[in-house]
Amino acid sequence: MAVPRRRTQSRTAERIIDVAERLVQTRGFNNFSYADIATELRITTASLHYHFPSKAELGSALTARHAEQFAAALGQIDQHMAEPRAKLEAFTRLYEDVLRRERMCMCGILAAEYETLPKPMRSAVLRFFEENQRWLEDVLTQGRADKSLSFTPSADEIAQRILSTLEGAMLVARPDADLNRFNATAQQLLASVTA
Amino acid sequence: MAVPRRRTQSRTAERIIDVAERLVQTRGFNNFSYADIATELRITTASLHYHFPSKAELGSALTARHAEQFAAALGQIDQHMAEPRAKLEAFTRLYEDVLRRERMCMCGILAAEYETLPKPMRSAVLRFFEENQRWLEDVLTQGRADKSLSFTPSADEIAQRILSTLEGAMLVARPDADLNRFNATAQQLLASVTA
DNA sequence: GTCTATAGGCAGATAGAC
DNA sequence: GTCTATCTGCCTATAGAC
Repeated sequence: MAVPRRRTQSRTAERIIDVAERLVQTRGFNNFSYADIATELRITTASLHYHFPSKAELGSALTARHAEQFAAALGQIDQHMAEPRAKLEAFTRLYEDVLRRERMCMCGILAAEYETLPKPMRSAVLRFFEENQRWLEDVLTQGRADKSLSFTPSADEIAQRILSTLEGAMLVARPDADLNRFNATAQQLLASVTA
Repeated sequence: MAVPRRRTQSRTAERIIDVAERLVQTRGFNNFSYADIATELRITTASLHYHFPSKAELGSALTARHAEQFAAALGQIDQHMAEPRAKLEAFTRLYEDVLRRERMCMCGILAAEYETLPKPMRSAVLRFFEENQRWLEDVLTQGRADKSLSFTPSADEIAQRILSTLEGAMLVARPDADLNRFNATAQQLLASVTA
């Protein structure tokens, strides 16, 4: 079934965000220009400014849409999977898919340039990590309760480690887009909490 | 005893690299300018160009010195510690110390902006990861041999995971310079390979 | 919504005096 | 080695016509 597209943004605005998103995830927020996007979409930078008056506003739109989509992806996992172990596997696959497209996690790359970001984008980065953390904690707690998962430190600490490992594995593996190395690490992660 | 300073670079050049290093580790290579360094050292950008004709060359000098110092730090560990477990602990402390100074691992942040870097800096980033990997592999292999460490996947895969986790933990923890969270993750790492 | 034209700033970099 | 002065290019952003 066709998913009705959200109409908050115009179609052009969406395409701008699409391109900006790819550029952020490959080069970082400060390392692409309105000209880069304009060229690719065959419009002018003046038109870009009509849709997003400033680059900071484009950045905010970017992180806002990303947060929405990521929350939806987590929702899909919760909806279609019952077992904690399967949920964790699906979670790592979300990250793997980013690397497969030769990108870095958007908030991971934004975390690297955190100091240089406009305030609203900083908040968005922190919220992303917190949301990951919360979701992982829930899954881990559920798995510990039904005895499908087993771990010694707190769910909170394990969640922090899982998130860190996935972010770091992407960061290190992306230069040569080494999916195998990434997956080997992700597998260890799952094994480390499986009962 | 006083360590005789390497005389490859002039004292001014060293100070330039000191400032540049801090700026790279906090803002990223593309997010500071010659003007930033010049202001801080109370010299002009023209003087900077005398020492480092281009920013790419400054970047290369930066990564070269960093590689030297990091290799020396690993050498110190090898020299002063015998037990693999103690070596791993000292290794994680190297990373912790970077975060304590509210910085990100230099090559971690450079990995984030990898696509935008001049070729020599790219190579330096890859070499840094490889050297970390090699050193960790040696320690792990040694620990497996003397039965002080225990792990199921290959030493190679464990080394990759350790490196990834530390890089990711720094990336995620730096926005609020949360040393405790970083250390909690590092402890899990050590526990996961301790016999 | 998209365009042309342009402002204003900052970037990396160079020439040449001292 | 450090300076003043300057160049060139790119960047974000705006005015105003269509």
